[in-house]
Amino acid sequence: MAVGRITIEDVAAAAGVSRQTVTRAMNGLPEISARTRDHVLRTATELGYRPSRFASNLAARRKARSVGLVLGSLRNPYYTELAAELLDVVTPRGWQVLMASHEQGDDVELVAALSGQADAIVGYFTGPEAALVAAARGVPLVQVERPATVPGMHAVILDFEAAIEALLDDLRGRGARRFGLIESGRPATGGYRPTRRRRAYERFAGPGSAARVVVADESIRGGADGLARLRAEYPDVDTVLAFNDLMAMGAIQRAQLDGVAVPADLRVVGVDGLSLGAVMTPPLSTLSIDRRALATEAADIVGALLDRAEPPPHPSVVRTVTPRPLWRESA
Amino acid sequence: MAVGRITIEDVAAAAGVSRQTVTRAMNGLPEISARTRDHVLRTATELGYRPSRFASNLAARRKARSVGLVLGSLRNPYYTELAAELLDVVTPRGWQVLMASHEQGDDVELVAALSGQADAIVGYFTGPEAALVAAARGVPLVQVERPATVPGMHAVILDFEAAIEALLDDLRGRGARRFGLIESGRPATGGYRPTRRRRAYERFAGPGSAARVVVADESIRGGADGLARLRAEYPDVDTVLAFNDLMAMGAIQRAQLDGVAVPADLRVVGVDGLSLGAVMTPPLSTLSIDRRALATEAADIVGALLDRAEPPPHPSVVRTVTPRPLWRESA
DNA sequence: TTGAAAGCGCTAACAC
DNA sequence: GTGTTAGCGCTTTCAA
Repeated sequence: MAVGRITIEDVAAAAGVSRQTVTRAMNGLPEISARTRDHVLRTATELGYRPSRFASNLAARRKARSVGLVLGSLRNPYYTELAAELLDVVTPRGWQVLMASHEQGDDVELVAALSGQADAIVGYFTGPEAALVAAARGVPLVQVERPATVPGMHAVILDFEAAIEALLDDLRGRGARRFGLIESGRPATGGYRPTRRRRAYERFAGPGSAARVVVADESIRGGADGLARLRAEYPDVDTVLAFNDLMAMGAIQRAQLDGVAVPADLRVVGVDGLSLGAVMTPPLSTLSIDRRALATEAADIVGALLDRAEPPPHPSVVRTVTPRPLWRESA
Repeated sequence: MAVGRITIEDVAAAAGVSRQTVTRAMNGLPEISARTRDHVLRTATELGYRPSRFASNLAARRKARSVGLVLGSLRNPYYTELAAELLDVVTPRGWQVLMASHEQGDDVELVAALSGQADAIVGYFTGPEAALVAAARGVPLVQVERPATVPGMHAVILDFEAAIEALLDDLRGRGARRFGLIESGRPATGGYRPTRRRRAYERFAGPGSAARVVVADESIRGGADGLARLRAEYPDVDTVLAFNDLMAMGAIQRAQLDGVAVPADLRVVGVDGLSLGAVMTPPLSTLSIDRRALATEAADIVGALLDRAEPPPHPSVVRTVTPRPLWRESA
């Protein structure tokens, strides 16, 4: 019997109608009698017919659209809250979202895989832009946090320079004198490179601050470890900035275990603005990244790129979102 | 000039070669001289050529595969940890994952939208199975938690009957006498229906327990509110089961604010087994759902369905995962 | 190494 | 209401 895939042709033959009639039945089009539609639908399920999404999208006037989203991890609420925002923003436009995370492979591999299924790819990238663009095979890329420097790459920049400068100023106003940083470092990967957040910290946190940095895993546990090491080396630090909220939460926990009161003895500030931080004790002060704005900007860039009439290459589109301090009680 | 889309034909013409040669260049195939490949690639980027994923997947021998994943929310770590596990499991098989959440629309709408882009759809559904299967248009569905009762629907059941019975027994062994439940209810939706977890609780929690139930929002805040109401109505409850870990965390927080010691004065247990629960104070005891097993079972079902040679309909495939108590310190 | 022809499975426009 | 004819844009034979 049927060896390969069951096509519209098979259904048409079995039902004794034309292909077009099958299409009409499957897609609920009006120009068909209820009787034949039911008949066709029935034989379709009997045969186990499943329309080819590739064929229908190729032939149809309006094609399905989808955006790839590349995140650092689905186990960090920052990324998943960003995904939630992006879903909120693009679903009304009828776009689908394809997920990928760095836990599954490096940038370039992920982009190569997504480029076959997505019309645009948004996300966090760390690899060289030229390689990413090449892997994208013409699919536009929008990278978060880093500026775009090659054609085909666009960006939503997170301005941590300005944000961290402002944050440190505010902290000084609250009595902070000696800052320390718990920085993120991928342990196994080997090739550690200072993050943009670290560079901004070192630039604005005052004399000696560049030394008061420990590198830890990007997790609650990592933050706890980081704080222990930081305090062991620099007991007189009075204010700790953590790379992200998860690490800050770990740091607070560790401080409390060690009998250090937060914020009385030690101020702790995270980065991200997770809603989770509000329900900790004490509630976490943080440099909040407006994820809704981020998602909206990214979607706008993608929308503009996809709807553009003229053929590419388009000049890189760049938007900026500036994180803002969100004062709760840990600093 | 070029009004519509730029096709392989345009590139071929501009480069002065045949379509086939463009394909060879774009896909890095061997039978082409480095010289012509570079030339073709260059003109492709000049023209801004982007291969149609629908056309290439239609023509190519091996087609891209993707799984749709329908979750309750991307703002609840349970769902995002499940997504992370599914990504871990399916990426090695070369599948992509399309995300959708109930926050974006009802079941049937989501399935209808995904069915145009996915080869199978896995997830949490609440709508009528027949409507879901119809909306899927032949795309196989795997539902989590609920058993499958119609052809085209498959399932990974979470056996809360057995799990909650065992949990309550263990709790009695730990001294629990009067149970209360903080149940999940979608507030705005109106149509509240008892969850499977509630029904299992009512069946096994002993006389009077069916009354000691409050319905709250599926969030930390909801759990806090729920606990306040439960204690107001039933001050003598000594053990609270929450619908999920997030709600349990809120309940613990609220209890502590009210001067109730956990677990000394009140035992609190959640459901899910979030890793986050381990870093709370006290660490959260919970009925843990093995998300990796869940993801693996779902992927296996999908894999079996997609690779099956015979034409459908296939009988419903059903697997079961039984949650297990994870004792930490809150109960 | 390159090109020409023949589909992949479907929808759109038009006939009937 | 229903069938017929053309494509959609690409990859795959197979010849040259």
